[in-house]
Amino acid sequence: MNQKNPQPFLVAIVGPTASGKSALGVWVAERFSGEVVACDSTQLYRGFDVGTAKPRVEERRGIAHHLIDVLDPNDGATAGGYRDVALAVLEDLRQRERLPVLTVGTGLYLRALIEGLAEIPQRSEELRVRLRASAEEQPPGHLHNILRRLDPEAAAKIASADEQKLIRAIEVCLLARKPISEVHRAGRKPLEGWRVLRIGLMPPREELYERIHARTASMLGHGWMKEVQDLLKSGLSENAKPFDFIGYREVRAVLRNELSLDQAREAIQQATRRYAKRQVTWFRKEAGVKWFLGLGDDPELQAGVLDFLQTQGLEAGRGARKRGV
RNA sequence: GGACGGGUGGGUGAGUGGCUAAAACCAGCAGACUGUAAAUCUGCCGCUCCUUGCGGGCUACGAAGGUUCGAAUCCUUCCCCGUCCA
Repeated sequence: MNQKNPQPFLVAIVGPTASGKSALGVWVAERFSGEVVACDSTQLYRGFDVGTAKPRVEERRGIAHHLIDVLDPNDGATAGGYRDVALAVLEDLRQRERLPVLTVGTGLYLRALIEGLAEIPQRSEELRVRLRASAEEQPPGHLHNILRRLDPEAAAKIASADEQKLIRAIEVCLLARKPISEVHRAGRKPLEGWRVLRIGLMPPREELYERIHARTASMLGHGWMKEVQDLLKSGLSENAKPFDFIGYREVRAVLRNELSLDQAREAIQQATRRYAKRQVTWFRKEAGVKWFLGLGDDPELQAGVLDFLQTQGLEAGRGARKRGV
């Protein structure tokens, strides 16, 4: 990259679920010769459409969408795996001079992509099984004790009740044969070759919650139940990872008559609200985000986004093509 | 009209003389998180004051009185709600 050939832009839209990221993503892509790249751990899976709020064909308005429906429900998504496929997509868009517009629901995945991950061992199921088993036999705090021995620094940062994180930390220490804190200190490999513009959607809490409630009701009324029914009928294991996503458990309970539709709806709305709050917490500390305090489908907000992108140097109608001018 | 049961903090709901500003859960708020992340985990949560201390003051368990060193907890009356009997 030199002055005559500046780095292409990449737009990342972050925000809580139901804040209108998909709508804004398509809108931006339409104006800057872009393509949408989903950054969402759930939309990766094929077959789980309604409950994960994948943009429907008519909502995509002819804009290409990437990293949706790329995993089999029996596969397991990981931050590192996402990074790998996303890098390939970005390279493709660079070649074709299209503006990547990331719609980001999963903050960890965005960070993995932009800031990179440490050179770190992948998960080992065998090791995890063993650790989990020993944790059950031993008194509480056992895993924490193990980690404290392997890496006191990491142990100090993880609550002793947080089994999931403790297991990962221990796993890394054992496989890497050195403390995970040391592995982390060795650094990440950040994304290079792109000018990243971050746009954040932060609707007033009340408005967001209303959206969540309405969307949940609408999903339940528009095929979510049938989707789950069909997935189960297709022979997919009930243990497939995507069935753990918000709402799928409740929908299955309704199908088994263990829960009324009303109860399910309320439970799903509640879980979604909590999820949105966690996303907000994560995104709030994301650096370099230009925040917009509303919903992504609001024309006034969209005009503000357009204005912002243009002042950053993006040219309407040309997008990534700007380079090489 | 009579017989029971019940009225607790934003909600559900424990608590039946001091360890109770009151369990637990929900809601709410805030936060952590480098390979399960729609996951996992943590803190706060009546009001208020400051010298921020396992500190002080005030208010609080339907209402009003009373018993007691001390009451959400016991007594009296009243007001509500539910169920049953008339």
